[in-house]
Amino acid sequence: MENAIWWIRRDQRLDDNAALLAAAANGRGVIALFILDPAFDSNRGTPRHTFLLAALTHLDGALRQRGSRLVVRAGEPLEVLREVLAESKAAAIYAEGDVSPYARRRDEAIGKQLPLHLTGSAGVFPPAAVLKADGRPYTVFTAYSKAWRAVPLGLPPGAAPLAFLPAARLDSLDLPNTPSLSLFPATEGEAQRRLEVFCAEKVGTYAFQRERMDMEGTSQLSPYLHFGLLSARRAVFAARRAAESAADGESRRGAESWLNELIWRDFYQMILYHFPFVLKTAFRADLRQINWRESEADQRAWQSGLTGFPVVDAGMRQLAATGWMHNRARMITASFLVKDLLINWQEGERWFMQHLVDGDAACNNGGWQWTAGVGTDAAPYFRVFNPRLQGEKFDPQGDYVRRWVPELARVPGQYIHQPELMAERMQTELKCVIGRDYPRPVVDHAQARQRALAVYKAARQK
DNA sequence: TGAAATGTTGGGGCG
DNA sequence: ACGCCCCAACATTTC
Repeated sequence: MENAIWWIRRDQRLDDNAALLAAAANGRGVIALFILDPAFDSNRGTPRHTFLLAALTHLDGALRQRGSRLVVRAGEPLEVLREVLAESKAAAIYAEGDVSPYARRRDEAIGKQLPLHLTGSAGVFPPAAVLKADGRPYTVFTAYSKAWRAVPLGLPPGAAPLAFLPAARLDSLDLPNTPSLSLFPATEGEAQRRLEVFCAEKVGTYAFQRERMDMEGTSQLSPYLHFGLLSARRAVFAARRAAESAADGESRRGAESWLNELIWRDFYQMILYHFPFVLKTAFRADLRQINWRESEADQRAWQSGLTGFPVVDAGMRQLAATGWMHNRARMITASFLVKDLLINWQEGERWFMQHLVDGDAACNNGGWQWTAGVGTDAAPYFRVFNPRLQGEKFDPQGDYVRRWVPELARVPGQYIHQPELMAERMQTELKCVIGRDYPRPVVDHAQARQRALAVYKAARQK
């Protein structure tokens, strides 16, 4: 009987996995392989790396229950694959397609020398599946999403019979014992459980509650989707089912807006595939020469959550503490770095990639370019978030701020988004003296806004 | 997936 | 009772 290698990259699941099914087709025995590529060594110690190791450990456990195991090797993927092919007598390698420039170069090089078959994608549809009538890629989200929704999803995923090879005779590295991040247990079962709970309890109010930083209205599925512990297709089937069975307009709106978020993932994967240069520079050529400020002090204040703007600081500290940040807070903190501090969006992009457990090159880049107003279908450059107003709208009582900025815990709601306006006496009484216990705002927002508008305007006129 | 500036309207105070 | 003014509330325009 023939064997095949299932080369696991970002599809760390047994459920609804096109590459795994392709490997197992025709009764082939499957060798599950993960390669620790030295190209990603710089990720070590990040929440993403921790999540990855925990997920692999769990996947190994799941395979052991089937009498097999996960084979883990470190090294150049081409060399490792060559070795494992020889040792296992496998005839072919199956893997999920990946849109990142590095992965495409790697896979193309390997495909020239080894029988590598790419199938499926980390998104619902691969990047060339939804194109304009003239064959070119969409660059406007609404048009893309309309076309996306018209593409048939295929059959809902079902349980598939899988035969894994007892892989004990293949050498494998022992994974370091890595406990899961407390908020994100890295197991496939946890991903499924979250999906069920979200669809049963949260999706109906998602349209409204996902905006609220003080509530847990989001799906909290992002790391599971990023590493493929949850199939994006399965999530979309769940969203469609929730929309169809919605009891009222509001819950239908909730399911629809969640589906929209899932489509954004595909959109940015598609954008990165067709415009790989976005990882290096702005999508919009007319906004590549912005006269950014360079201020190490301001950048560090932003990174450490010490800007003196409560929602901004809350978001940045939530990120540092948990590896995750509420989506609304991502937009607010990003807008603040780019517009208020006028620091290059690429600095923020890098920081988020280092700290987010769900950090995804395509989505993260898309989000930052959107905020900076330099990307596809981006927010217009003159759209500047006012951190105080955003706080008042999406954290009305200030609970999110108090949770992540403990020195503001005693500040009353009236001042929670502008604590510097408290009378000195009140500051003393609350033991929250501005400039001592909590920083003074690093910029005047109104002035910073004017400065950003002027600098962007100048860049456009060049 | 904004916010500020500017314009318009209409109710009510007041001479 | 009338006209004038003020300004809050809302709408529109502008960045």
